[in-house]
Amino acid sequence: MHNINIKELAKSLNLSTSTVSRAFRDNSDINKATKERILAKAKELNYQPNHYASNLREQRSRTIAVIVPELANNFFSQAIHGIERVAREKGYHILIFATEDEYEKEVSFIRHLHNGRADGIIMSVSGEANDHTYLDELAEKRLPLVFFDRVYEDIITPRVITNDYNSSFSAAKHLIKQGCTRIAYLVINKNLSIGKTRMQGYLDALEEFNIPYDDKLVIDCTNSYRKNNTILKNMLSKVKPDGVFTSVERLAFATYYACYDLNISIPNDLKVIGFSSLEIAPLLNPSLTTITQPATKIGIEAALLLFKLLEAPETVDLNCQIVLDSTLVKRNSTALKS
Amino acid sequence: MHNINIKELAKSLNLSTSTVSRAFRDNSDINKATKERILAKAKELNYQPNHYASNLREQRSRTIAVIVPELANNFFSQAIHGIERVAREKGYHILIFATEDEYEKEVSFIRHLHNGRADGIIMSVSGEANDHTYLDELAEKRLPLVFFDRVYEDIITPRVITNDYNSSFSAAKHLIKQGCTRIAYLVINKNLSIGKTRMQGYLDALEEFNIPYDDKLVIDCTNSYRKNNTILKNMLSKVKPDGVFTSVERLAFATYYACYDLNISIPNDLKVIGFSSLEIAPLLNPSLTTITQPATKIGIEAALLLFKLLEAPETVDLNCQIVLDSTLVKRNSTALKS
DNA sequence: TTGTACGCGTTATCAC
DNA sequence: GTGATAACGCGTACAA
Repeated sequence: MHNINIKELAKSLNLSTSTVSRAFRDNSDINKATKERILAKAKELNYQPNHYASNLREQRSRTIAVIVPELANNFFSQAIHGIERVAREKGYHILIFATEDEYEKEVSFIRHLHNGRADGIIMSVSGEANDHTYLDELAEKRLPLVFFDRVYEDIITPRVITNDYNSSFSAAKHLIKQGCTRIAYLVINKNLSIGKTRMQGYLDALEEFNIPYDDKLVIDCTNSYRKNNTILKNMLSKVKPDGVFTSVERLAFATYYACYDLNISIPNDLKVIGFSSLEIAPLLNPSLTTITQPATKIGIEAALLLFKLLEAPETVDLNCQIVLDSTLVKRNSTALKS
Repeated sequence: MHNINIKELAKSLNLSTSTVSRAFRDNSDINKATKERILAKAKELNYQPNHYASNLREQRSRTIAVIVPELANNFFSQAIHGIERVAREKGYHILIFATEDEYEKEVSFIRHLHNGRADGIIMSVSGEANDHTYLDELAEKRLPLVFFDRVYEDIITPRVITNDYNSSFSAAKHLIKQGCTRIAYLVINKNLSIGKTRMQGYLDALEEFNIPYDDKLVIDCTNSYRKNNTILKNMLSKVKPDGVFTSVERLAFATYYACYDLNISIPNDLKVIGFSSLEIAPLLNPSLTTITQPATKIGIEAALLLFKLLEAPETVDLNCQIVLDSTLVKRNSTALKS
């Protein structure tokens, strides 16, 4: 593909390349008439300044990298949507990376981004990471980074999160109020900060209502549908909980499937509540009580924060965190009678 | 952010930049020992060749642009997932653009991409486009383009689609076999090729079973949840269909909501079938009978096709189309008795 | 207001 | 096998 470049455009106008270049920047002194003449011709010839040359020259890419654990997930696709909107308004592009919850990929993406490909990173961390020091390289090189939702506690950088502790306290409390006393807590990775925080809310709610904690009710699940199905069926038949609180959307679905298989009636035999960004939660059988995070808003806030970091780093406290509220929507999966 | 460049790396090794550069390409003559020495040092200093300089020099970006109507949509996020996987294996990045079904954005994205930002485009077209000639500019400039799922019939370029005609014929047939005689067909944009093809399957199925066509049963919906709700409630109460066939996932959901509001029982009063990539269709109330497109596979195939176009354009027939099969999964929303 | 000349970081070509 | 150098397309300091 041969695209017209600034030289050819200049030649066709009998101008120098610098004059043409100036027509595309706002700050430069240039005769209004010539500028218009240039822009007109540019449009005619469909000239677009080469991004790579500009980036090289200006030492920035006007691109932000978005790293998420997975794409086929309501929360992340909504968040990306929010990020994309802000980025587009700012004239930035977004580059998408999916770690598929693999730590190695996360590290490799981050390292790779040292090549100037992006001006900043918005990331929700993978579930399996243990050693986060590789991120400190970022700090040294000062490539702006904003976390959202899933964060590493030990890395100091701005973050946008929801009040997971409060939300899960409310969720557990709601189950208790609906009469549950044996509430299972389903988590995918206990060590991930988000798993820990959400679990603490659950624990504290139990304590507040004097419900004894039983560690057999805390179930560590996986990312595999098949394994989860086995784990859950096993748990449901042996531990016999009367409520299930899932820290991740996927586990609520898994619970439904397991209950279907075992002929356990929700909410009569078992009440279910879960973190979820599913827009059609009301259409489930039974409709699912959810703690819904403002996913799009989270994306928007994360992007705004990153741009602040890019445009005026001195105004941003690296310790800052934006905390948004999730919403507890009560539906039939936790109703008293179906 | 200051990243180390090839010059500094060369200097720290007492080598020339050309030698260092050679260490990173496979084809060049270079002493094995020096190569290793260079790579070791590069790793130590965390050197990454600057993408923009390489791109400028090599006149390609190793990036593909993905343009979709929307991101918060199961079909598209799964497809993007597939594209991302292939791209990553090839060492490419993907740039995401969401048109939000606005024709202007689509045009602007495409024009923008003339600046060398991407080596190729994978696109599912927006719903509102009328004039596609702007795409011919692409043809002239030979920026490789692959369509998937939603295509423009009048633009000649490779495409990956599903057999929409057959699928919707089967879907309509299934409804008929289940006893429906007044089947509504819900579409978002009748003029879009995908809307037309799917509708033809519906029409032909009606004809085959001698069911008269009633144009009051073909409902043009919108992208707005609120408007659709009004349109559908109105339709359901006035036209009183006994079956609904939705050409788009979202309209199946809208139908469910409308039925809930009007106390219409699915499937007793009304049977529903729809195109949908929802993984939890079995969990809906009632579980939704779907025509499910192999979304991830479509993405993978589209990406493979684009890479073929990039790597060996002469081997690709621009008229080629890959047709994948969708699956009709019968569930309770079309059952005889609930 | 416009033009000239240089450099951004890389790689390919040509010497040695 | 390695080094010097030009060029990719653009933006800006400086000169005119």
